[in-house]
Amino acid sequence: MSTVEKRHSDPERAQTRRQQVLDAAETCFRRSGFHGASMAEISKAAGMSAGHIYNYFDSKDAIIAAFVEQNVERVTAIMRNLEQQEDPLQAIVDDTARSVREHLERDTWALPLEISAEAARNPTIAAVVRDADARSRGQLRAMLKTARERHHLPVDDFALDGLVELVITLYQGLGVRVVHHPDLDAEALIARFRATLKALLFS
Amino acid sequence: MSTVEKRHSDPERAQTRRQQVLDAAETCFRRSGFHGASMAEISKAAGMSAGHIYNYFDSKDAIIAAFVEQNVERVTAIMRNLEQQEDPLQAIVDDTARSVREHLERDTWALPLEISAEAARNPTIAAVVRDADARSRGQLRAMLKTARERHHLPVDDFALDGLVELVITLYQGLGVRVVHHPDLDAEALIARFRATLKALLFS
Amino acid sequence: MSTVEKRHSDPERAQTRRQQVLDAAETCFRRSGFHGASMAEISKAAGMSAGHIYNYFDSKDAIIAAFVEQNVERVTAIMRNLEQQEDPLQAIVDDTARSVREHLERDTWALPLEISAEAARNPTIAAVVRDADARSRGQLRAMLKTARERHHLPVDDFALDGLVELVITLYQGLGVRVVHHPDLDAEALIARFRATLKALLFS
Amino acid sequence: MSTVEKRHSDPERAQTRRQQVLDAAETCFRRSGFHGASMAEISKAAGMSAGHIYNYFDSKDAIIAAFVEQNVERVTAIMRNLEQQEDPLQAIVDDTARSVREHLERDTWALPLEISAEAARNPTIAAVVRDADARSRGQLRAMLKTARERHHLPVDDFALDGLVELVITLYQGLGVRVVHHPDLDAEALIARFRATLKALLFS
DNA sequence: CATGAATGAGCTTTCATTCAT
DNA sequence: CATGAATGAAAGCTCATTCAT
Repeated sequence: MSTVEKRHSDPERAQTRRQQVLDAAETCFRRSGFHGASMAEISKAAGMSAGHIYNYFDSKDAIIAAFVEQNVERVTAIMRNLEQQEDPLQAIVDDTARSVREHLERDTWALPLEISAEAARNPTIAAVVRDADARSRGQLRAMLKTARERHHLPVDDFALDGLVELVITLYQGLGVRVVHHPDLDAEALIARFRATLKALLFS
Repeated sequence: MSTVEKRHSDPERAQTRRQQVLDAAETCFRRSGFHGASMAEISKAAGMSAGHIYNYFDSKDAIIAAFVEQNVERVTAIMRNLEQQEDPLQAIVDDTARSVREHLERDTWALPLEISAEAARNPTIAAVVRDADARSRGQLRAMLKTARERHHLPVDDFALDGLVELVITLYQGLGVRVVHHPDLDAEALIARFRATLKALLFS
Repeated sequence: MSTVEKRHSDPERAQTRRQQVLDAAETCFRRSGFHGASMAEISKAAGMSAGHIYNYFDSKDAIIAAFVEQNVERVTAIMRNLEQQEDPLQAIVDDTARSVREHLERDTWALPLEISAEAARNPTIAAVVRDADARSRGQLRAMLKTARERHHLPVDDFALDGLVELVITLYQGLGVRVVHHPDLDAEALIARFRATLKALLFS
Repeated sequence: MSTVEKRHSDPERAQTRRQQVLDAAETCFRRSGFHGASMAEISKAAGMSAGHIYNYFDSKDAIIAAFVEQNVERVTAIMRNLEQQEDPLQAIVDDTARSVREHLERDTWALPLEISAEAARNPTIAAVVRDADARSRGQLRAMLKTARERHHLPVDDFALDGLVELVITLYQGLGVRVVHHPDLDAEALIARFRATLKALLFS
């Protein structure tokens, strides 16, 4: 899934410039969506000319793809961080409040929704998104397996798969939920969310 | 929800034509997204000239809004059907397999995602979506309250709110899930989904 | 310059319908200009369907032409009325106040301006307008000649031509004037206008 | 009057391009009128793409406004030139022949008519036109006042106002006159025009 | 006679992309 | 490396006109 980068005489500087564009794109995509954001808008936010952006990206679609790629990396980072915890499952439960609240911030999840919607239609984006998802759920699955073995709980592939899917479903549902009901009672949801996670992960 | 319709000499025929446009729009929106679909594309799919569509809708945005409105009505219909069941909670649990499978069909949920993404940015769409959500969760909440009272279980507003949100979150998460992992093991997920629902609804 | 009329089984009714359209057109043309007024707008104002208008007029241009023709007739009527006065020249001078004030009413002259502008560009309209102008200035010239002979003033073709042109120029200038300076002091203008007319006509 | 210009890296070149568009617009407006001229037509005449014109003007209306603004400036220039004459009133009378002949050239006054007609309906254009008119008649009034004082003639505000309006009416009437009677005897009109001006200005 | 549904051409405007400088 | 002038295609939308009913 690695984006082919153009050759530049100073690759380091080029990398900075690319990042500049992607950061600008984030602002614009959030404000106007992938298709509503114009190259002119992005170039102004990036502090460089529209023409110049084409020295770093082949097309607007390439920017979207790179942007998505960068965003799915964030999930990967979260998972990696989780893996390094002493007891990852406990960490998940302990972190519920903060984590749910973060998912419920509107600014956090407008873009992931945009990404999912785009992935539902655009095969390139779908590939990026699915690849990242595969890695994440692999990590979660491994964590679950290890933990259950340590806790002397039964480990069964079928049950494990369902568990992984359900946990991710819960988190991904939050992004939709907050759009449909931005004023929901976060505390009430968190309480129930934590209880459900606990039941799922430790039984 | 307040869609003003233009006056037509033959309202029945006009209604058919409007529906024709909305059906065509569905095809195009699914293929290209709200903003990727052009009026020309829609008009071709609807079998009428682009200009003529404007005799039934004020603008492309009005088509999107009407389309969204029609789609949220589907959820309302599901809820209404549920309310008429002898034991709605039991019906939910009993129906898990079919219901989850339906949510996992790709064609079912590409558009809801598009709708949610649009609602995250477009206030008109957000209003439609939130209104529908309010009605749906009101119905679910009432059903839960009634059922718990009947089962002599404790009824607590805070807990009820969290429960409602969590259940809806689960279902809404499925739409995202299937985009990120279209090949997931439906059986495994269903099993876990049903168990979770049972625990949530009956305790 | 006679407009060819379509054959109708009931010519009288047809004439009424045509007039209905022209009256509606006046309203719309005044509001939106010849090119800004749409057939839909006109048809609504005329109380008949857009399609039906085409039974009475070949095209929108034909409506404009007929409308212009009808409007130039108004000037002809004024001249005819003037001719029947005992002393037409004196009548002109006596009528200055009323006449100038009428020309200064904005609603009176928005359309003549539109007509003149159109005539500057559209040969069909130009022909209508020029024909009417020829008739009007012929009448004015004849009146002047007769009156001067009666008053035993010298009659000289060259001087007469200049006089006719200048008098008409004065009146036509008013239509432009009021657009450029709608708040002008009408009384001051009228006083000077009358004095000038008197000097021109009686010396 | 307040035309905001977009920022360009080479303002000189931009100014040239703007003028190119305005010159092209003149051709097209004359041929087809403000509303009959299409952006495609203008862009072809200007030798640049329609899209590019929008780098210099916000909209077609902005082109019309800029065009009008530029045209009213011509009158201002004439007045300024007149003010610098030793005896402006005498200069007006001496210049009658040339001046009237210029007003009678068809190409000179097709567009002013279009402008007046537009001003009768479009508030933006009306404002531009009225502002220019206010300046012009202010200058004429001042010239008249000064000259009369110098000639020891009575100066009376009411009479002055009427005089200013009448003189301008005469000149503005010429633009309409030539459309309605393009073959008029210019010499005859000029003779009478000059005599009338003389009587008005020097008594 | 009368309607208004329907068309298709053409409108203004936007925008991703290219390229001379 | 960097610009932004310039293009051309396509967008949403309007409207004069036609025609089946």
